[in-house]
Amino acid sequence: MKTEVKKAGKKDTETEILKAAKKIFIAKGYDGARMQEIANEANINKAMLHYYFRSKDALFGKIMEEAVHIMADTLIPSFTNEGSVMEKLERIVTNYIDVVSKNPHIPLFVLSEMSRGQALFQNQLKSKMMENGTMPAFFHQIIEEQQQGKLVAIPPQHLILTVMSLIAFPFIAKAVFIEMLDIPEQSYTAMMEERKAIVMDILKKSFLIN
Amino acid sequence: MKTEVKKAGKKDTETEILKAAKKIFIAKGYDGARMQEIANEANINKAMLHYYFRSKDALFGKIMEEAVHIMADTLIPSFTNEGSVMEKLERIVTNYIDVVSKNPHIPLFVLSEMSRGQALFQNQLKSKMMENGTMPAFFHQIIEEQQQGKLVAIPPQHLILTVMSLIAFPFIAKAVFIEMLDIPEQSYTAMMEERKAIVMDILKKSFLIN
DNA sequence: TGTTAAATTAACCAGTTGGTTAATTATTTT
DNA sequence: AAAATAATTAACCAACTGGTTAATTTAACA
Repeated sequence: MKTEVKKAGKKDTETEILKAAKKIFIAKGYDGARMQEIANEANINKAMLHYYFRSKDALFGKIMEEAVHIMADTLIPSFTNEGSVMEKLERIVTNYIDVVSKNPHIPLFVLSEMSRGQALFQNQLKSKMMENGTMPAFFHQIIEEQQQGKLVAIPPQHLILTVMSLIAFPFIAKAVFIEMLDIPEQSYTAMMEERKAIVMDILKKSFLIN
Repeated sequence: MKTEVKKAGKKDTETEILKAAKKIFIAKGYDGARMQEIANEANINKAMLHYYFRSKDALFGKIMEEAVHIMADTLIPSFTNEGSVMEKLERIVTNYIDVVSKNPHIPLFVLSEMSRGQALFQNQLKSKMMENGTMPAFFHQIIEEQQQGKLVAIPPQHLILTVMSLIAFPFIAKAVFIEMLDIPEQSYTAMMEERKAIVMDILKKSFLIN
């Protein structure tokens, strides 16, 4: 039973298209991206894009799906694995900064395209984070530790929002920030690495009791 | 000397166009916005857009300029007025959240359009923040207070980045966040108001010595 | 009031865009 | 090797886009 012996170029072309589409869509957004430009980037005929992925919408959907996938699959294990709230936060901060450092354009891409548009992808992300009751369980754990006097009594959604702010925003504002403060690209990367410790320091000082 | 006695509809039409353009550009971005849609929104003929503002680029430039203007003019006085670093931060946090609460789409709009593109607007923002040496002076004040043992010794750019993260991100991620956590629009507005105190609490616990 | 200038419009235009099609080439299958 | 199927392409197309133009309406002015 040969399940994956595709015809010659097939898998290769498909992968090449996705690679090109990812680059162009993330750089220019859905509206700014041109099917012809994606085809050029992938060194194929424009008709192939439709042959493999029916429409611009469908192709974009695939890219968005992947981006959400990368984010969700990085964060969810950090939430679900054992440990105290602060231990989980430490894993979230570390993993998120690591993954996003390799895909620095994803956060702004996901947020701007999601805010613009179709509830489709929003629901996708939502179900990813809610499935298995990941988030509700984490909320519950926060409240529990607050009642045990381990954590400062702050609404859980504010805590989550704070953590996300501290780790995501630096990547979202990167372009503007390095321009405004004349920071060279390279040293910004270093800043992101330093950021792990700084963020954890902030979180502990702000939310940990003792 | 009558400087501003324009012919009848003039000022009105111009204002109406800017209002419509602001709405459409912010909702759909430069690439997603259509001149025809802006004209419809303003209840005028499409040719009027070009009559008053030459081109889509020029019209967009005006909107972007205004957005940057709103942000800069809110923040700069907070930096330049007298007071300690923490007092200045308190004004920044309060003013920023107040202004952006009235224009909740501006941060994501500015960041995504700036990241996408022309260094034009980046330089605009940069010069706004750098003129009169606003930022350098604030950096200097931070370092001074750190040497006096009043503030934790953290690189000033990390401190700024942290403050901006805490106040800007909640608006940038609003759409995704309220969808993911099923928070009603209204209570998110309330959250932003609570946020002023929460952010100040975080900043003081994290950066203030004593 | 009649002349001049500004404001507004409908119709138009050339270039672009996502998408299709019919024909050609490459690859399996028998 | 021939038939069948899949991959690939060039040419094409209708809809749309930003922008223009020539004509008309409205307002200012002397």
